[in-house]
Amino acid sequence: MRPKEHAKRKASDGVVDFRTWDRHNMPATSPTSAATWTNERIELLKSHFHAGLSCREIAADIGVSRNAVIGKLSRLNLTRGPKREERSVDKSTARALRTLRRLQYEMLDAIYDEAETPLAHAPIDETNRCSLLELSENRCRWPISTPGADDFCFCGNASPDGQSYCTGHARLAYRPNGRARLVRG
DNA sequence: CCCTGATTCGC
DNA sequence: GCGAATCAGG
Repeated sequence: MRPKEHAKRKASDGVVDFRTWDRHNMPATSPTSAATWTNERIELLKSHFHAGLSCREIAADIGVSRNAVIGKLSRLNLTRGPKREERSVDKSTARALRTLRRLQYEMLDAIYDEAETPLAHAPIDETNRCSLLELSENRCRWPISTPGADDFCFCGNASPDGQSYCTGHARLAYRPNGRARLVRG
């Protein structure tokens, strides 16, 4: 992905390519207060990045342009290079993994939106984790980590009445989408 | 055409 | 350091 090394022109040079100007560079927020990278925004950026959100999604949530996100990630030496567990799988599987991670993240994010002390309301015991083969009717099937990862396992806590999840994870699982959807522009 | 992330370089 | 312009590619 190496851009050619010639013909770099800026709008200030009087040369603007109106063919591509630019649906990807939606203006950020109010131009009033110089929207710079505060610590909070950087933390949001990192969080969303590690959650597998796309740069556009991150940008929409933070309120900056997509290029701003990409530029900042680049400066932070954060990249979306092939992850170890995704390197050798086919594309559709890799895509499914990304989707799963994003969904898990959105569930947690929804919890954070509603509860000030999320973990206190949904105590999750980590001591009963088990493998796929160890699952049973009364064991929580909430996936831990990423499928295919070395440490992938299931919650394994007691789940009442043979339900799929323990009480804590049921709260995560059966929550309607509480996150504002992105608006395409 | 839509989109994605990556890079360059004027500011 | 920031990010618009532009790239390569799905």
